[in-house]
Amino acid sequence: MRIVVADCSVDYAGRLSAHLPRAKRVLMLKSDGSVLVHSDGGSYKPLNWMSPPCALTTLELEDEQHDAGIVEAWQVVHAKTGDKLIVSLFEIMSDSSHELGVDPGLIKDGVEAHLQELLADQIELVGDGHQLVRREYMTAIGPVDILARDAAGASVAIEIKRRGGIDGVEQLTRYLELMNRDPALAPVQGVFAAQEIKPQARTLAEDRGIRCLVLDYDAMRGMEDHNTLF
Amino acid sequence: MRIVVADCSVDYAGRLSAHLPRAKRVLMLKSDGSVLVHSDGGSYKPLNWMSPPCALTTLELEDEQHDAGIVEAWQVVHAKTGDKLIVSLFEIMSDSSHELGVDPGLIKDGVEAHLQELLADQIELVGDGHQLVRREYMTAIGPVDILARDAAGASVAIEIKRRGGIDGVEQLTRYLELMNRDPALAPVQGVFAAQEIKPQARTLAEDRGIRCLVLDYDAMRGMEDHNTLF
DNA sequence: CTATGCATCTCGCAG
DNA sequence: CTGCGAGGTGCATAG
Repeated sequence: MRIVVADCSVDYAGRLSAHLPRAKRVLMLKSDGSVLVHSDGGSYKPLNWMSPPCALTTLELEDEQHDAGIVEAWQVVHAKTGDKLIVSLFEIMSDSSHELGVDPGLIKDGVEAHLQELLADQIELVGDGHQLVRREYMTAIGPVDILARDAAGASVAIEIKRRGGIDGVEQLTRYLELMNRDPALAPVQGVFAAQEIKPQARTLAEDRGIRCLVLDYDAMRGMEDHNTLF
Repeated sequence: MRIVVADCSVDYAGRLSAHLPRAKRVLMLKSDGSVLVHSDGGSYKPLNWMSPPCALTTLELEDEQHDAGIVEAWQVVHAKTGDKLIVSLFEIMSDSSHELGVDPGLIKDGVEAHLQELLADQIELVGDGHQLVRREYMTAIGPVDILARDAAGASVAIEIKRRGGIDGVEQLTRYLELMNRDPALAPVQGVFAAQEIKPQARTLAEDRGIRCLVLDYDAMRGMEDHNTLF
């Protein structure tokens, strides 16, 4: 990763043509060849950029560029589309490089995890008198999202998905088969809970005696906010 | 603009929860309080970020944070939504600030303008023997994209859109009404040119005697490149 | 001001 | 690999 702070102008020619007049900006040059041109404001979107895969080359300066005060010029060309980004540098305020290594990447305690958390807190949404046994109930083939008990004390295994598809039903089915062999749990009722359940998945689930539950994420979140105020 | 290169971990809580494990990253702190967390790869989207309007505060370190090796911690809170970004810094490799000033901003020669330019250069695409009169032909209610003459010398008004919808047809219709009252121009034939014309728009246009022309942007651009080689 | 549509969108998943 | 939909989308324009 190389970071250059410089007085520069930028031209882009690709899907559209764009030009950035001369000004001080931050240029971020990533090791995959990509370039971001950032100003001191706006959101995360750069003023101009080139996405990978692309290659950066330093251009030979022509006399007139030299006369115009340009001290360095880069050409960044996209490997597939041929889109071109040309950065003309008039003055370099700072130029530094850092070895960052490969990033472990973002862990999204995404919506599914959050849904699980919310439903655990609002387990009565599954049915009156239901009580939480535990989240991530471990079985031999993996964790069931939520294990609960209904008003009569019978086991309820809940699989949570953001978008409920066939494969989610299959997954829950495997858990149910296994859990129903455990005398301490059986009989186990299955509940397939999701923000959105696809018709095919609903059909398959109901055919297997699994109950479908559509979750209203915003309402659940609102409820939570009301309870805890974050 | 402050740029920090540091070994850090990042947590976000807002519409979703997200966590970035400890690693070396580039932190861009803009003067409006916004923060971008970039790794050495990917596209222009940061791994994590906070958009303005927001405010950054340095947190008092608790003992256990200190014991964990954290040397500094920032909290960035969005002014409206309350979304929170927490950056825990374990080691700071580099920390520099630069005064950039206000950016003059991006000048886009957008696709519609480019299409207009290309079609003006390749006016024969409208029909054999057509000749350009002028681009941005001014009328009392605004400029017509292109005014041309057909092989017989009759006026042709061309409205150009990237995606042709109903409103584009309405716009051209207004121009045509006005221009057809001008004896020096009348009769004026209308041409609705776009990369893609929606069925409803096509129906409306043809019902009003306006000719539809689908433009192949890439082919026109290719033609241009072939002529000028950029 | 909010609502709507586009984007050099980016990103991830299903088919 | 390609097409489709969602996004902490961002962004400009119309109403």
